[in-house]
Amino acid sequence: MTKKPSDLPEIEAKWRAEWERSGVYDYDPARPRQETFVVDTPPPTVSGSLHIGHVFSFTHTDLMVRYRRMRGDNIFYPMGWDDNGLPTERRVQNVFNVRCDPSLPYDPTLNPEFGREGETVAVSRRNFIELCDRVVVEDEKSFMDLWQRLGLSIDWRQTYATIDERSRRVSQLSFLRLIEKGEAELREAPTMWDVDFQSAVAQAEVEDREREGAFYKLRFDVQGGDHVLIATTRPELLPACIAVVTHPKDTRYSSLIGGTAVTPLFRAPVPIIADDAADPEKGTGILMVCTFGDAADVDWWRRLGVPAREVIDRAGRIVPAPWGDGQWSSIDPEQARSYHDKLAGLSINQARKEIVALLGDAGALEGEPESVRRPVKFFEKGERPLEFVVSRQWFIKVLDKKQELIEQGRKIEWHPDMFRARYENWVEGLNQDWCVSRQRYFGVPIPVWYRISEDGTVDYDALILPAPEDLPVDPSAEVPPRYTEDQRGRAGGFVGDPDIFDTWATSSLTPLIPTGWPDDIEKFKSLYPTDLRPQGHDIIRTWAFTTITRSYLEDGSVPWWHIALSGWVLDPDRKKMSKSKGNVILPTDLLDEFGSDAVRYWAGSIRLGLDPATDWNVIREGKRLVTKIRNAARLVMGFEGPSGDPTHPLDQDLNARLRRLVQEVTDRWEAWDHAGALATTETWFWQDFCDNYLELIKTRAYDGDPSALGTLRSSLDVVLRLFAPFVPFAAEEVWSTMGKDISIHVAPWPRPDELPETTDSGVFDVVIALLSQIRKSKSEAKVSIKTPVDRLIVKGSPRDLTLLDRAIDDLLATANVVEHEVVADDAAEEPEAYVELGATEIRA
RNA sequence: GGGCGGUUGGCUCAGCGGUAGAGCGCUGCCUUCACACGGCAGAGGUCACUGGUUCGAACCCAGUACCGCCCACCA
Repeated sequence: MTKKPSDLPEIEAKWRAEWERSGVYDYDPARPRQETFVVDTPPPTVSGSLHIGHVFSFTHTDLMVRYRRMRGDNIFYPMGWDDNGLPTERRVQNVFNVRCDPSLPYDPTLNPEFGREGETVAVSRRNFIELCDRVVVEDEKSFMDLWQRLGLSIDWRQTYATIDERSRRVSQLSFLRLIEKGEAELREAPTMWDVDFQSAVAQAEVEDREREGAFYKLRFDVQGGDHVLIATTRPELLPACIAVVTHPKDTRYSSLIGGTAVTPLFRAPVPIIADDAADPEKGTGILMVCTFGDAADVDWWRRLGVPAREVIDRAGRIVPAPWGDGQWSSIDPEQARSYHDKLAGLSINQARKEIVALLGDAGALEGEPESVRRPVKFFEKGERPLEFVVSRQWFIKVLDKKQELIEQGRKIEWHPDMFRARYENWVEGLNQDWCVSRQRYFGVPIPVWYRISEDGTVDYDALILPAPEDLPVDPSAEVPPRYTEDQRGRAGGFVGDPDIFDTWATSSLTPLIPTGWPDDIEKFKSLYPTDLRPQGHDIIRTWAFTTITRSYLEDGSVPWWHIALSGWVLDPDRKKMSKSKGNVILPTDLLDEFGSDAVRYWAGSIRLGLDPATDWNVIREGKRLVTKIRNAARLVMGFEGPSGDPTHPLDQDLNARLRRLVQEVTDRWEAWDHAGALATTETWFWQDFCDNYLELIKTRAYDGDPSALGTLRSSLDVVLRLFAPFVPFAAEEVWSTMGKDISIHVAPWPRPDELPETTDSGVFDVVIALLSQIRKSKSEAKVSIKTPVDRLIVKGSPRDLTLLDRAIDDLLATANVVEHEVVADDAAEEPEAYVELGATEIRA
């Protein structure tokens, strides 16, 4: 057996191929549910970059899976790819330099090259989706390579993609059932909207970012009175102002309540209303309600029951407004129109500057703007602040079942448990139903058509739904039952919903997709609810939440019994890694440099839920451990002679310590503490086994003592299995030299009672205490450890000396003692060694 | 503003009721016959702070201060 680091790639490749060939990771559908361990594997976003965080969290999953497999479980460990959604669209746009224009016709000859230069080309939706399919194949391959190099014990026969036919079918079918139950609804309402992507976004995809802004104090006239100053950071929304709100107990403004204010420039009369939600501390304590600046505006607008004055379009520009007409009432429509004309067509930022100038000129701006930093809502993948735009979107109702969803969460074991609180926190804080429709192209289409009335208007209440057996469907390309294509878009005909689902609307069904729902109910029943959802804690509010929700809505079930949360990997300086900072560590580089086992060791040394800093030292430590295991095994396997039961006290003690270790490590695993399992095993192996035991019994081992040989071999056998989940390549490599006919990864997990029943007599401790003192003497004398001890005098209690007597030969041989004497001392607490080295006498 | 974590030797972390541990780093020694990707030994900590419970607290309780994460309508 060789152990040069340069051999690692070959060794890894050899075992990968062998595992694949022999099918050690295959799921066996014939075995019953109670023997099966089902993983709801996270489907990585394939168009995202390979990240060290992936390696980290997927290793955590694999550790538990390998432990369970060795415990005898039938493992269902599938792999999914999340390929629909924005990341893929973005990548296609960049890679092929194209953009999607749904109005264009399909071009079957279009075949752009990777990395195409030149002008951006507009392509049809169908062409665009074809390109998405192309990049996704490439991306999946690089992930698969990474997983295989890492040694993940996935059953590669169980794979799916969130855009594949089965996923589309499951996603659409589940959604249709929600419509049937009244849990999914089409609503026309103000929704958070990204003006760049031009799509609705869900609450879970929104994040706050601190932005510079300024308070402007606007002077509103009060009818039959003076005027009032209203502070706002968004003066460009002034034309959309529909009311003014103050706190009912704010004495500064109480006399105004019930009255009417008039907006500057546009001269729109708006009611002055009172509401507890108004904060007297903020701004001037009185604010304007606009359609729509934020979620509070939406509430007030609903309560007022007046038509909205929408001034921002879907691309984030100011729209023209018919002042003096309908809801655009103004005391001076002419003036309103002339001001508004100056804003129409401008972007939000331009409009803000312009209106500030206009207000200033009109003398309606009080004082200097006061700069403030405040949180602004952004789409997590977006670059401009979100707006509220009225649009028609599909929602899944969640607000009416917060309590039930919290209850569902309590049926699940969270590892570590503290993340349950984060989940509950999120559910309690929900303030919108889940918007699942997106105005994008690459994703699962919403499987709905709408009837077009005889007058040519779309009747959104008249849904036309596909038959379940026809799923998946693309309503833009396919015709609903009993209609023909020439009725598309015609009066009396139909129109397909042009939108797709939010990526989480499909990802939330990952427990259902690979388990056969609903087509293979036998398979489904044997795999669902699943056992384990592994994921990062950063996506509790999205993936964990939406999955719990969908399972609950589908049949009241929980999707899994356990959820294991892995942390977020930081760079060596505890900073978040990001491409822009240039501190991203590529997992493939890591594997090249240190090997899979060492990288897995690093991941395995970190407990669930912790955000680790990348620590090169720990990875190196893993590499050293691998070397140590190989070398120790080489020594043990090199001894010749038959194995026997442990009859020697040292062997018995070592064996007893190993039995204890097995129990403790197993307990750690059962407590979801892989890091504890690793640390405990490593300490025993390195200290008890290598540094102490192996050195003490070498002489007997070379002499072929069956007690020593038996103990060495069974210890190696057991400890290798304890290490196997962490360092599967090295463990298998060594195991294969031991004449085993099965892979270590399907070998039984060690049990204390598979080892001879011995107890720790204390001989080991006494001998090690003395050996340590002798070593110290030699170290202080600055001589080699093999320097002979001319004379050794041991003082100790009669009890310790009795223990020592049973193993003194091993001690004398190991320490290279020429002559010794044992002196009983009733007062001695610890045994003491007096060492003579040549002419020098040293008391240890 | 609400919630959840953390604060232990230079660094990364373990310990979670009996008066401090590991790895790395540092210092000295050992070319040792499995392993120098090794071994032996050493220096280094009032376990954030303040009270309390206890015979006894890094560990339990209360509070404080920092740090981090999550959430919150952000005029």
